[in-house]
Amino acid sequence: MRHAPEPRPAPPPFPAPDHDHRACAEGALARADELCDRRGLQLTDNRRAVLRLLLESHRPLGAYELVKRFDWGGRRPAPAQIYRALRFLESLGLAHRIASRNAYLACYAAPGDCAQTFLVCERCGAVAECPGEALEAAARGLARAARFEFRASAVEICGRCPDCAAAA
Amino acid sequence: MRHAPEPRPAPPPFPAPDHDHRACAEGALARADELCDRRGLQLTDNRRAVLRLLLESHRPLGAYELVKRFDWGGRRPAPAQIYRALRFLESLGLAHRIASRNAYLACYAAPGDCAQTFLVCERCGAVAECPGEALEAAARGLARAARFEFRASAVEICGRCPDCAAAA
DNA sequence: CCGCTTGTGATATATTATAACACACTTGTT
DNA sequence: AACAAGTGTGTTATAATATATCACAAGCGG
Repeated sequence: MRHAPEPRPAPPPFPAPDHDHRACAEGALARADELCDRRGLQLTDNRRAVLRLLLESHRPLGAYELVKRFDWGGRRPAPAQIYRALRFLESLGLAHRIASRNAYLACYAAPGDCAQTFLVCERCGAVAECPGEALEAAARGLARAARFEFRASAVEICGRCPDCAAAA
Repeated sequence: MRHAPEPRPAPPPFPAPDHDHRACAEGALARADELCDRRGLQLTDNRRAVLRLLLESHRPLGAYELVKRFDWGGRRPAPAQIYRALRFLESLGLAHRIASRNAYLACYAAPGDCAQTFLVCERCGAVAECPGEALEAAARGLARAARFEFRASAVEICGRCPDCAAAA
């Protein structure tokens, strides 16, 4: 509360055309640093590099796509390296797996309070994370009704992003 | 212990311990036959066999698990065969892909009017399909608000099924 | 018979993900 | 200093999941 960077404005839909990925990524990286500090976890160089790649692409990337983009002074990390980083990031909510695409997306929301609801464009592959509190509440209700112990929910909405819908 | 009548009773939660997979599968197969007839599509031996395997297991199976279980007079079909059948079944809503598990589940609901909302037990792997109309409506609303053209939604709720929650 | 469509059987290959192990580094303890 | 314990890295190998492609067979309408 003492240090409120941005009161998180209207949740990120698809990024605007003039969106500055780089700047946006830096902000999210700073928040990630802070989160790890608070929890006594290490956002090591590798983990940070993977997170940065995800943040800057601003779209879901496959693990092997990350391998390709990873610049390691000429060499490339083995997949295992990337998967380890992804597991770490996911466990903190800094990245999400888009299961329907086997790909990973950085989280731009405040860590921990995102509801894992994604709009997945079937044409261009862009994915937006939405505030899904309403959906999550409904999911909890459904689970309760089935006497199912809720732990997490993931919603993937498939269709066309505004640009692609217009283009079609 | 009576058997549920035709008119689609309260939607299937997790199957009861005394549930008769075989009988339930036959009913669903009959509905699948009818659906294909109506649409002039062929529910061929291979497709039917895959659907039957899914129906009888009553839990999600991986494609290679299906390959293993497929009894083809001693031989085994190639994966491509299975994937083709799965694509066909999915396109008709007779089976669903559980993306978070890379596995496939038969649909027990009336074909076409299921909302792809799944309760996935992280302990035993059982998955129940729920009537997710409310969730789907919420998803549509969310999409509309983002000017996203809705086509389909898939909800996977992760947690513990009643049995496993009790066991823990 | 031909041309067309749909589905099959088969081989090969692509894509995604994990297992396992040796080592490096830190931290706390003896 | 010696040491164990915990965590993260770098590497090799392999598992698990999924698709591409091609030749062929059966049905169907001309």
